[in-house]
Amino acid sequence: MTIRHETAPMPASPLRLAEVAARAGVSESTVSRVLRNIGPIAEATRVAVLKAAEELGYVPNRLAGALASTGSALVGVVVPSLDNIVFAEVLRGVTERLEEAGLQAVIGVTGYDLAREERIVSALLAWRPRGLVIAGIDHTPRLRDLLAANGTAVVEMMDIDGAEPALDRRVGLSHGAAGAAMAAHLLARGYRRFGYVGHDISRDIRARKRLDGFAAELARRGVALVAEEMVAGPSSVAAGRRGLATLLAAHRDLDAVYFSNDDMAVGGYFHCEANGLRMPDDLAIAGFNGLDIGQELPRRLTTVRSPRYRIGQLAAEQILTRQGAAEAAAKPATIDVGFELIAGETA
Amino acid sequence: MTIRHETAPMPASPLRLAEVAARAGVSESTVSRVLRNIGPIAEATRVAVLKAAEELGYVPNRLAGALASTGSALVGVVVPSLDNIVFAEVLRGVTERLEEAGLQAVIGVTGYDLAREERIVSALLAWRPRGLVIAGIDHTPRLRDLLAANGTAVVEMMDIDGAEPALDRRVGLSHGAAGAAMAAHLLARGYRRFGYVGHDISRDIRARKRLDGFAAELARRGVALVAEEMVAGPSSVAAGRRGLATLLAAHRDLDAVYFSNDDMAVGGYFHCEANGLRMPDDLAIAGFNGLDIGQELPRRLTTVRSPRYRIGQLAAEQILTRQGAAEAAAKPATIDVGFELIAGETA
DNA sequence: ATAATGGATGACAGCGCTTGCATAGATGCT
DNA sequence: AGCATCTATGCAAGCGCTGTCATCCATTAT
Repeated sequence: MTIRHETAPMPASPLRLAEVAARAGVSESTVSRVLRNIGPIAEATRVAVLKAAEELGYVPNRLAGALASTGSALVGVVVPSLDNIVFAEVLRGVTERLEEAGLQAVIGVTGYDLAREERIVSALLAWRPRGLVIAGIDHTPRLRDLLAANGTAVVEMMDIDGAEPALDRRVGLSHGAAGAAMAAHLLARGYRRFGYVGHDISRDIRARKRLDGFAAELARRGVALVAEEMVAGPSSVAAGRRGLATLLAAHRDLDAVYFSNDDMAVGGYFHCEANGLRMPDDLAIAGFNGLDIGQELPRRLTTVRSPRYRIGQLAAEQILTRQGAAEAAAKPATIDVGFELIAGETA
Repeated sequence: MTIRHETAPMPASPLRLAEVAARAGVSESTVSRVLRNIGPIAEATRVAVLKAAEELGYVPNRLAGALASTGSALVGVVVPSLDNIVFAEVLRGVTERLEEAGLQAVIGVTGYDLAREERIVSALLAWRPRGLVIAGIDHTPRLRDLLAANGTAVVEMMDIDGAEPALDRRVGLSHGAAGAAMAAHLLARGYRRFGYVGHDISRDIRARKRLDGFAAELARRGVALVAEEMVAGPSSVAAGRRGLATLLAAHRDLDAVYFSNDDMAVGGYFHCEANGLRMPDDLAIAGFNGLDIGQELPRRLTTVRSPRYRIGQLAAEQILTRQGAAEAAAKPATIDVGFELIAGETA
């Protein structure tokens, strides 16, 4: 039996513009203007209003504000996963840039499921967001229609390879080209018997694009991709380790293995280390993403760095700078941030 | 000069309840009820309304809905960082659980800055969220006041050690106890000359609590913490590696080193590996978090696993189940999810 | 038959803010 | 002094929903 009176729960914030206005002795509109810094305001009034708001601990109701002004300072961000540091970094780029502009991110995680993406985007749209940032460029037709009919600013990020036209704007890199670049690098180093270890590629479309680019480049140079090992489930160090073990059990003669990403490649690295395989002499290892962990291994991982944080920032920026549809049509729709091949010590 | 007519930008979603109502031949209230599944509705009406909404591609305006009904289906989530997989996992737990319940997360990243936390929470409150989930239990006095006066459901997560009373509910573990547990484990293994390598501990309060718990347990057993090396900046594999190198340069006689977390510890691991130090014989290494990467190293890292995903889920759940303030006062305010010491092969 | 019951729906007043328009002093200009 | 200009502020009409209350048929009970 605790007696609560001083700390009694207040009737959930009965604090409105009107209260502040009353206390400052001005009208609601004036308070509204002061708080949003618009229109000419006498200095004395401004001070009085700010003081009243401060003393009352007034927090404006943005729901009402957004409804009244159409435009919600909310930006929907849709990523496929948060198991992996990759999207967390993208998210960081997005939120930081948005915060500078006073906007906030509402997030949705699809689990690489396009049907779920559709539902999530729809739910996000219900907040009438200023814009939408979505990882990936592959969507269900229904989602495309929804977005097209809706007119919301949308930025597709991470990826720029695709036959489908951009929904609106894109910020990313060509995963096909990244795969091809790695193939070219490995070929230049003299490797000829290639293997691949990946995770569930039917869901991770960008990983597939890298593999396709990789294989295509090999083919172009008349070299075959000898073997592929796909591990079920999401990418992880453990999966990469197991995958390489399986792959090598069936194909002892490989001289280089490309992994779907760095997590997987680090797993491969550990497998080699644990089994006395020297890299790159006994086996070359390459990944994708350029994660820190790969670069801190005793032997730096050969990989391709994707500018994730920057992609997030740029994506947010696209939302911020997007004005009318007219201007949108004028600007280039796609920003290719490129990538950087890191020639490490494992390949 | 592009002529756009077919694809002309629509007047941003002029689609309201009224349009759907008109098309279905019923009133707005009926549409509202059908869409929210409340009240008795004739089956024929339901079908007609759903059909009209579907055909029109109607997406309800939740801003308006929330404003009218007070209760916004938005939950603010505040984390200190997204550099690290740890909070990404927490976030995943939160968003997944919220999504099941039809709620959405608006996120804020503080960068371990309490002043910024205050601003972010204030901005989040402006959306009149159903609840707030905040990592950490240390806040500015002003933030405490704001939240207390506001009556919003809030869950502090990750940490449960602290003199300050809980804002509302807590879900986490005792970092002090985790540090102490590791000290006990290492002492039991016979180590006696301890070192510590940490990152910017003035900001990462939980890392400090672990260190304090660790040092206290050593002291209780009459053992000293010989040396501490603090690396500036956030935790990272690189920082851990550098930190250990520095520490050992000054103190060659240590037999065990405790790291502020697993990222740092993995860096230490690589340092040992690169310098021919055998673990645990030449040097024992221990971390905190129980990250996958640590468990996939050739020698499994000795660490303490924190149930991050579960913390996120539970935190979301607290928001979902929280009813009135009365009931809130009745339930236990703190959930201790505990932790698990993983006796790996490095200590 | 007629009243009572309940299922199905519509009307309408807000929710808390923004914003165009009106108003009222205070200045400036001729 | 008289009128145009500003600057500073208030008024009031919504923004697109929700929720209460009233209404209107069908049924069923009497």
